[in-house]
Amino acid sequence: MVAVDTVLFAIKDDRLKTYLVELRGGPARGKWAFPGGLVRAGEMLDDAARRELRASTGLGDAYLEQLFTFGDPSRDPRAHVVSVAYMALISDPAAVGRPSEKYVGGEWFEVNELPPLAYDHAQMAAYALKRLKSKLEYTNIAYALLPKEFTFAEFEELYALILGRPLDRRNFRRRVMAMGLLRLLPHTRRGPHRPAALYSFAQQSLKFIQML
Amino acid sequence: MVAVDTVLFAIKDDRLKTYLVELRGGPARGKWAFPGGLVRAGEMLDDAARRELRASTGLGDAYLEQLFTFGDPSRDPRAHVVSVAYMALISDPAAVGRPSEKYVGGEWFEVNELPPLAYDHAQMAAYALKRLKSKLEYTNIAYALLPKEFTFAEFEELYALILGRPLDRRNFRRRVMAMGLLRLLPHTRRGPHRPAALYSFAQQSLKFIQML
DNA sequence: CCAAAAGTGTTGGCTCTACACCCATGA
DNA sequence: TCATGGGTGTAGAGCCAACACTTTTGG
Repeated sequence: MVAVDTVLFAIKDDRLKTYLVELRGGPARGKWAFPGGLVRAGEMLDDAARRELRASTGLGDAYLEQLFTFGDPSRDPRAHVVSVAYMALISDPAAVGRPSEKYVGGEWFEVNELPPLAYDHAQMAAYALKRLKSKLEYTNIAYALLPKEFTFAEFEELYALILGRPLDRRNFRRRVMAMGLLRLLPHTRRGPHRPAALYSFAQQSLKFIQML
Repeated sequence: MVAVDTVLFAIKDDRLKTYLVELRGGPARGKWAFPGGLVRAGEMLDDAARRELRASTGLGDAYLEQLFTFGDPSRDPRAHVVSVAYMALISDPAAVGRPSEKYVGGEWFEVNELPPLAYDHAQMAAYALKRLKSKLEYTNIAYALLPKEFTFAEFEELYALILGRPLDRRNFRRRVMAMGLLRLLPHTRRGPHRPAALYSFAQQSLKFIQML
């Protein structure tokens, strides 16, 4: 049997968070896990991941990427289930609704403060986070975590947050701008301070670029 | 059903080659494919890959790494088989013996001159090659493709060969030496020219290091 | 002594990092 | 006018790429 499990990331309350569901039944009942389920006969893996993500969160689309396949026969005591792990990214965590009846509920957790996870999902979490960090450094993947318009400060904070270290504002801006990664929008965001220029990504699809 | 397929690489005749087997039966009968087969009930994925590699080549051990999982239901017209692709690396292609009766035979092919491949194995080949190239740049993975002792020229040629571009000898040597990646051995290799110093890898396990 | 491959340093350009103050607005 | 975050330039250090000749051996 083949299953898919999806590690969903989003920025929420200035933290990198991931979405977990509480299992209603099975051997890991009551534990938290990444949303997932069995692949149907004749179904593409990516389609299965999207279907399960929709069932668990209501999300119609998200950036989706296959991570790794976990096949330890003891990972689920009931049967030998091979699980293909995916990573998903969204820009708006508020778009996530209540999960289907299959689960007790769903909740966002800070990636460094996860509760005990079912099966081998702790390994998946670690793998997904590693992948996200490294892809930030050599692709424009950040587009999937930011809204259509954002300030440069928001863009930079995303990097600082996920990489876990501060960046030099001037150096970072110079580099990013030289790459032509962002497009300056004609309007600004106002607030009780100097208005911030708004940007959007020049490319809304994955591009390999040396960011750092 | 879950299968594993392994893309085996080695340096042979100063070329990067991969090992293919000719299928004896099935819908792709007579075509070439990477060695593989179904995962058994209760078997770990890595173990299945090693078992199938042994059956196809006689190899007892090799560097082995999971690549990607291919799940298109139409990839095998007989049934919906999900295949976990692996990459394997060995230093001595002569150690590969005749494959089991399951296959007509096996042969080494230059990676840029592969025959038409069964199923979606052409995709696997492309993916494996990409992974190998990029891992050469940020790990010491070359240790798995070189014998215990080698000259610096052989080490450098490996890089030039796989990356498809020449390297500056002096700059490359300076960088590699500064990293402490190699250990100088006390003996040399003699020939109709100045004797070459022999080296071995300081670490015989995968390390992440910025090579280029 | 010739062929063949091994081994070795320097310099200029470029890139990267470190660093602190002024600006525009709303209240 | 004050508080808040937004936005900008330079200089020194370190790194990287480009480049060609001498060495050691076997035949």
